[in-house]
This record gives sequence, structure tokens and C-alpha cells, in this order.
Amino acid sequence: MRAARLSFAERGLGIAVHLIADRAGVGMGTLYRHFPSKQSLIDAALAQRLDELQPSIDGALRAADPWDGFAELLLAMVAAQVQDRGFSQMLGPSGTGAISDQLRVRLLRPLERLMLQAQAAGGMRTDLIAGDLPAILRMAGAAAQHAGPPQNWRRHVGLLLDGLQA
Amino acid sequence: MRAARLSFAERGLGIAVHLIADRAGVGMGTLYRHFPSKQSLIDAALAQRLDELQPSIDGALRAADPWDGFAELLLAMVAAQVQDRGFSQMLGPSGTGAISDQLRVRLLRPLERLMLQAQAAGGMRTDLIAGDLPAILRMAGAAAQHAGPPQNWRRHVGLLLDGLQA
DNA sequence: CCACCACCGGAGCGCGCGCTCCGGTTTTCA
DNA sequence: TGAAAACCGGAGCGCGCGCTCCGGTGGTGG
Repeated sequence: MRAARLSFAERGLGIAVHLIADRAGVGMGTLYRHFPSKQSLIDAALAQRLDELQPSIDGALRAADPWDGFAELLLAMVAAQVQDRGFSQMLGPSGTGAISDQLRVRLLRPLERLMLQAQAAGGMRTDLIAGDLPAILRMAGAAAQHAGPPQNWRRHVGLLLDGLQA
Repeated sequence: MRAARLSFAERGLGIAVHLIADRAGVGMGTLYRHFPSKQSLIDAALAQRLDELQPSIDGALRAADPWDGFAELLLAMVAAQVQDRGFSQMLGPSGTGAISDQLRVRLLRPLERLMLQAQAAGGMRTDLIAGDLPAILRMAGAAAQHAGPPQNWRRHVGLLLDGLQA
């Protein structure tokens, strides 16, 4: 499991299964007894990634200003994509990642809550709807899809956030 | 050539070569006598796509207001990505597309010119540099990487543009 | 009319992938 | 202690890819 997450993070979801097995120090048979398919391995890795993201989500939901919380959460999600190339592939071009609906909701629902609160509080422009969030998340993720210092992609996501502000 | 461009546009760069040959009504041998490798086919298709984009580029460079020209050109480039899935893969996650430096410059140089002019004219925020353009282009492209009516991705790119405005 | 030749189609190659399955090894318990 | 059971490793499969190469075919000149 640890080997799989490291491999996905470094090389992306396209990495060969036998490399993961080698890295874990086990054979293919052992790996496939724990995970019936590569997809199940990917799902498990993504679920763990989301669990690790949960504290950031909860923290953002508890922020004093909902707009600040929204910005904070969006940046946290992009940071997760920077650290994990596999995670970023899931949210990228639709179809390649095949993220499950359940996990997708875990990402989008908190953003939706904060968006509505921020709009009500007057911090966010009101011509945005929940359906815009996937696109916003993709745009933010795209900012980080290139090597560079962290302050660079933070600045680029900031440009987008400036466009979302009231 | 026409078959290749249609195939790349509809199915992406990952499409199998023999499907392109079938579509063109020729055999593999004939295809490979004109193009020594799949990559050369991709390069040729991209070059044609850029040629088609040239009028938009020239038009944007001649715009009365450089900021309007910048916005117009960015939207044109995103529109090209919407129509051509292969083109969008080139500008996407680095490494997968392997766009040549020469062609990359053809895209970025006009944007850079307009950016500098717009900044001088006071239409664009001045804390942006030429090195930010690839990220901006990627972010704009990400807005369109999902099925939806054109006015939807135009609006999303508009959000980003609002964040770039002075 | 026919020998020649430039040209073309598609079967077949090597490769790397996800996945399976069988032989060997370790553990368990009467 | 020894047989049975549980477990594990990695060679091997089927597949689809990019690419090659040879047998066949239609056009041409004497």
C-alpha cells in the first residue's frame, strides 16, 4: 500500500503493477491477493489521500470567513495534486482517471458549502453555481501541473481566486 | 492527413495508427512512407492547426485595445482545444504531448507581446511575467476539458481573465 | 503483348501492459 | 515429527500498440 501510494505519487497512475510489487518487496501474486485489480489499488490510494485531506477540509469549513475558507481549501487541494501526480491525474481530463462519484462528492461538497456561505456573506461573486466547481478545481490544478517553486503555483491559483472574488 | 487530423481531434493523440490508416482508406505501408513515425504525423497535424490559428493571432495583435486582444486570443486558443482533443493534450500535463519548442513559441510569443502592451496601457495587472503564460494557458485550457455548452467554458475563462485584469 | 518496375496493403514483429496460475516454501497442529 | 494447509513468487498468458517488410498489383515502355 505504501509502495503503491509512493509509486502513484511519483510516476502517475500509468506505472506498471510489477514495479509497485517490486518496490513493496512482494510478488505479483501477493499483491493481487490483496487487491483484485489495479483499479482497486488506485481507489484505495485515492481514499487514503482523501482521508489525509480531511483535516484541511474540516479546518476550512470552520474558518471565520467563508471566503478565506474557500481559498484555503482550494489551495490545499492543489497542494495535494502537486505532491501526488496520480491524484492530479484523477481530476484532470475526464475519463482517464475514472474517479468514483462517492469520492468526487467528498471533494466538491465542502467547496459547495463554502461557496454558498461566501456568496451569502458577500465575499464571492454570485454568478457562480455549484456546477462550476469542477471546472474551477481543474483550472486550479492546471496551475500546478508544471515544475516550479510553490510560490509560483500559489500565485497562479491566486489569479483565479481574484477572478472569483466579489 | 485529413484523416489523421480528424482522428486526433476526436479521439486524442492515443489513437492507434492503423485506425488512421483505415480512415484514410490506405494501408499502413502507405501511411509510413509519407510519415516516418507517429510523432511526425502528430507534429504535422499540430503545425496545420497552428496555421489555422494564425488569422486569429494576427487579428488579436491588431486589436485596438491590447487587453481585448489578449482576451480574444486566449479564448481563441481555448476554442481550438475544445475542437481538437489532440491539441489540448499537447498543452496539458507536461511530458505527454512533447510539443516542440518552435511551435510552443508560436503560441506564446504573441500572447507575450499583447501582455506587455496591455500592461503598459494599464489594462492588465503588472505583477505578471512572460513565464506565467504557460500556466495561464493551461488553466484556460482546463476550463474546457469537460463536455458542456460553449458559453460555459467561455464564462470560466472569463473568471480567469477577471483575475488578470488590472 | 509482355516484361519490368514503382507502388501499395496488411500480416506479422517485438514490446510492455494487466492479470493468472502453478510449483515451491513456510507455518500449523494432531 | 510429519502431513496438511496456507501462503507466496514470478514465469507466462492475451492483448493492443508502433512499426516493418514482403508478396501482389496496376501502370508503362519497347
